[in-house]
Amino acid sequence: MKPDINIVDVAQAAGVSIATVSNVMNGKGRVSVATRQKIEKIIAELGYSPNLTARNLKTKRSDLIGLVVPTMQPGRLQDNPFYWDLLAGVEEGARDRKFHIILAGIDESTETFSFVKERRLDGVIVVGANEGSQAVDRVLEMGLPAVFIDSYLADPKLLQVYLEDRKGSCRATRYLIEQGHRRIALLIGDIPLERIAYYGVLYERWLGYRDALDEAGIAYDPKLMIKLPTSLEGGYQAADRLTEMGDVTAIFSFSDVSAMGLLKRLRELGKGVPRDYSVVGFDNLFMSNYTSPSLTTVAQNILEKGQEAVRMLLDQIDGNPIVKRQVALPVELIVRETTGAPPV
Amino acid sequence: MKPDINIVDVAQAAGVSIATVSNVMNGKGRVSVATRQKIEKIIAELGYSPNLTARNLKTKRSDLIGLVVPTMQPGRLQDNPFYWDLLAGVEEGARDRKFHIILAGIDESTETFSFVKERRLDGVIVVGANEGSQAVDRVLEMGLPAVFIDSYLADPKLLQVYLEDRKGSCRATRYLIEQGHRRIALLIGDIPLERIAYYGVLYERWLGYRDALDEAGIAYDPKLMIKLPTSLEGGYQAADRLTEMGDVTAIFSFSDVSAMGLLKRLRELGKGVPRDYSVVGFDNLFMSNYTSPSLTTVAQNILEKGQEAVRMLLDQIDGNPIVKRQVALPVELIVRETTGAPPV
DNA sequence: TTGAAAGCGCTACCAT
DNA sequence: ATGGTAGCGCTTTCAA
Repeated sequence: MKPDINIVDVAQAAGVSIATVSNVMNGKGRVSVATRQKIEKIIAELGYSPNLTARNLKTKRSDLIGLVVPTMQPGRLQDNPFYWDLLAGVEEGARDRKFHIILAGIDESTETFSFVKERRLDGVIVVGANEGSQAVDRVLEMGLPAVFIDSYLADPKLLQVYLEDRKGSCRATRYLIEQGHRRIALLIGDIPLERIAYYGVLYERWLGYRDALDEAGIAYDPKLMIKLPTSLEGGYQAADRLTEMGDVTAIFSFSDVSAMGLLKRLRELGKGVPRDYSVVGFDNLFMSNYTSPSLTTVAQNILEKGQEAVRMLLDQIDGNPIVKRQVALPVELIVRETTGAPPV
Repeated sequence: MKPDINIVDVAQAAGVSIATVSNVMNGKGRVSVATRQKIEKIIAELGYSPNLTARNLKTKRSDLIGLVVPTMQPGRLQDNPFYWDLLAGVEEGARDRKFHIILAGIDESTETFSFVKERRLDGVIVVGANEGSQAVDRVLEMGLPAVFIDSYLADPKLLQVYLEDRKGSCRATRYLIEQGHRRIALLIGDIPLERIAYYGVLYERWLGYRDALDEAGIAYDPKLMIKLPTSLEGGYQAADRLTEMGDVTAIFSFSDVSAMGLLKRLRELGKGVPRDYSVVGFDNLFMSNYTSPSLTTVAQNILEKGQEAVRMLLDQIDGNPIVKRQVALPVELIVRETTGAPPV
């Protein structure tokens, strides 16, 4: 590590005071063109770069934002190619504005978020916190700029980014109905149905499903709800449940990975898709066009979700006026090969 | 944001000097049990947490490590469910030792790595840098603790983590040969074959393939090398090339995602797997067991790769003696359904 | 066992 | 247009 060169070195080399060097770096104060150029030259020659630690101590900002993802356990996230894009979106947005991302995989239950205070983070982006979770409370009580992704928190003051989940779900269900399906199963996740309202994203999608049913005058049947995780394995197991259901001809799964599990098991069971069952997923992962048959799904732009969140956060940090506190990003039904008319 | 409470506040509340508070926090100096307990009580009551920015300015450490991933372009990484696990491994390892991760998606060509100096990172983990790349040079010239993942750099002093790529590749190829295959295509990536030695991972795997051929006394045929990206789309296109090759009965693809693209297109072309072609991938992604047919592949533990890298880095930062500078993690051939005997 | 005080490198205010 | 200097909150000698 070469001997650190600091602002004093630059000032001496340029024959000016450190205040002037500081002014040049920050574009503050009036500095003559001549001195500015001289200093800039010296900075380049010396390969000087300012010590952000010192600067931050003084300015009380860190130009750092925390990306908080619930329990970064292998098991949980492994099933989410999803998060990577989100991360890329956030990172990219932050980089454009000279911010950096600190990654914090947290353990919901034990985490105190002390690092947020200790590192003087300028703000945080929290992914998938549910109403009443520790994470939300903690963040709020620090009164720190924050944006919540996919969280559906009731408090209207909170900045949030989510999808048109309900609309997307309704559209997917409606499409199945239009194809002639009447008995449509739903893979809703490993939760008790009576508490679904506590699981924002799942709840919205469940509501969308019901919207479509209502439109078509089809009765909602709780027996069609499959309470298994929206994971590969969950989807795999769901296929067995599905085939035991008798009159069901279609299934809407709340994630593409679970839909892939479904496809796998249905094939093993000798069931044709869409001949015997139509299948719809949600996410439009990069590989959803490469399954066989390719997956009909509700597409979201995950990268954009990350970008939008960071944009909102940085605006808040910079004290820009906040136009919209809640942003619902658009979704789109992508019809591919896993859907068709029900068997006669 | 509640008014920041600092070490002075604690000292006053406890009726001691800030030096003593500091000692208590850091377990340094001898402090009487009585004062220690009193101070700890006050700290808890006040909800004080030290300002790491100030601490770092003084100690010249940041307890921050940079995770450097080449060009975080959507296009590139979208195809890598891979990276997420790596990240999880690194984050987890860092967290255990009170370090945090700063994520830096960089643009190989333009990046100056100034943030490394500016933020006084204690070290960096670089993923997938090739010999002679900007990234490597830059990192080295700062003389900063660093670990390179999947980089195959010649300099024996560098800390590196990679796989038993050659061995894994050899084993996979050997398995295909044992099944009776003689003409085995290789999907090696979008690179000129004569420069393959510059692409560490690809080179090693290519060598492994040749090892197996040599063992079996089969001549190496450059015409069997398919120079398409190891991505979904690359695999998809490779299937067309494959079917034009005539006497080829198997293909070994250097990533699972590309193998998935292959499976997709082969099915479209009416080719059976493994009836007409045997297919082997590399990575053992979480979904590789859920393709149809399920994918035979060379498994690596990506999470462990991240953990190992961070362990090596932190040891170096802490000045622990370095036992091994290069670590090759084990791989394992997982035989599933995409491989079998060649058609007669 | 405890405290006083000197910085770490920078920004920003106030002088000049 | 430029410079002197007081901190930001902490760690770490050195003295008491």
